[in-house]
Amino acid sequence: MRTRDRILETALRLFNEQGYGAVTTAALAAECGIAEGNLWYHFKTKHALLEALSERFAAMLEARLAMPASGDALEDYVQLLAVAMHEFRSFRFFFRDQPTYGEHSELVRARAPQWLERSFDQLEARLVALADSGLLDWPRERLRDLAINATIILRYGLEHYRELGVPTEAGSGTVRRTLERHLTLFEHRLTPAAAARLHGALAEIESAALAA
Amino acid sequence: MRTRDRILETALRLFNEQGYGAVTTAALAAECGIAEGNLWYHFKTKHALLEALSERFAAMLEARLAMPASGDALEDYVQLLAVAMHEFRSFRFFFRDQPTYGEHSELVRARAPQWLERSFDQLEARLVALADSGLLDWPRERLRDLAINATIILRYGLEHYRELGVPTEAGSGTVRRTLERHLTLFEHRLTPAAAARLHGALAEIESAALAA
DNA sequence: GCGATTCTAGGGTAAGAACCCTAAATACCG
DNA sequence: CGGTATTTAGGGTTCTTACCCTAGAATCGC
Repeated sequence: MRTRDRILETALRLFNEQGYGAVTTAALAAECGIAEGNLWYHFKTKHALLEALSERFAAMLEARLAMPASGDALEDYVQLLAVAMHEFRSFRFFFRDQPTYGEHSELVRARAPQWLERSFDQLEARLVALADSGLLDWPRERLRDLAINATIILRYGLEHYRELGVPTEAGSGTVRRTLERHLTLFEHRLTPAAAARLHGALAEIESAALAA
Repeated sequence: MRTRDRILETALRLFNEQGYGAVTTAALAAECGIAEGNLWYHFKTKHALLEALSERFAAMLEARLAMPASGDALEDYVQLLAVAMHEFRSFRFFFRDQPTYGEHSELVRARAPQWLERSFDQLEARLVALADSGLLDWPRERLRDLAINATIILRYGLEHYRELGVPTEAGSGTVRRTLERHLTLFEHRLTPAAAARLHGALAEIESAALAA
């Protein structure tokens, strides 16, 4: 792996764990196992790290929002869960720390609202597909609310479990717990086969998140 | 108002708005309209501010958890909403900024998990009362999940709306929005009169939060 | 009115943090 | 192999921040 990428991966991890402001450039360099001068070779300022991470985040998010539906409602839902959870987890400091940066990442700040609305749209469309396939019994006019509530739970699940004192590091099962938590919103309205499939998918999603 | 209290109220507001780490003691003093030396007269360190706020938070939270139910299921629910939302809003930086303090507020950290579990218990009991009164049609075995999901939405609603780019300062209607958001979880299973009462209570709750 | 408490103004310190600089060593790639 | 790119080590600067210190003024409360 190129050093520049290693720096970004490590910065992302530390920012998520400790918050942007609490991660010193000296600590980041040490965590990467490089001299601090090397960090400055690759990035002009600490903020440049943030900007680079913003671009990665934006690319990932846009890719997720552009994901086509295959037509298999259940598998499409599972795939969306996998991708969205990976993203929410991977870049959670962006939203949590927003008041902290001083100078905000303008890229993220400007687009967060529309990204979120499009996330609702996307999840709603997947839920509509489930309902239209007869896998989910839910009135059409309430699917939007379900999509929004599910998004909130998925988005904030990790924070929720941190608050609950449950370990949240990779491999701790928190992604799976978050997914299960969101399923409680509607699993009783799924067909038994669909519910079983979704539950079965949770371990796969967590494993995939670990491997990524 | 005594200066010490003014300092704490102002610190709380700024910490909520900007994050603990981003609020300098110089800015805090200026916002209070006092000389910085006066701040140090009242508080030995910045962290002492955090500890003092922790104690207030804990007292408020314990009082909320100890709230007796009057027996009127609907009014008890409304009252709990009012108190809990006020608390979630008033002390939101405590949870959001937890990775940022460096030295955590041990008081909050040690107790957050049990506070949260007891919050679930409390909300569940209120929902049970609604169901037992025939105001809410919801299977008993799923009321716990409803309580947890509602708590997450109430807890993180303000962050959610901030992410959505909706103004969140006092008076902006975000408390009301958050309350409405949580109602979408179960309002369709309330009796029409109960639903109307809860919706009607939202403006009251927001007004009360503003007056506080 | 007086002693105690609170507040001010203005100067200061130490530590930490982001980032700079430079020369030399090391690694990479065609 | 040689030129280029990357990395190191070690020294440094500037700015910011939390907090200190002091003497005197202002306020408070009995």
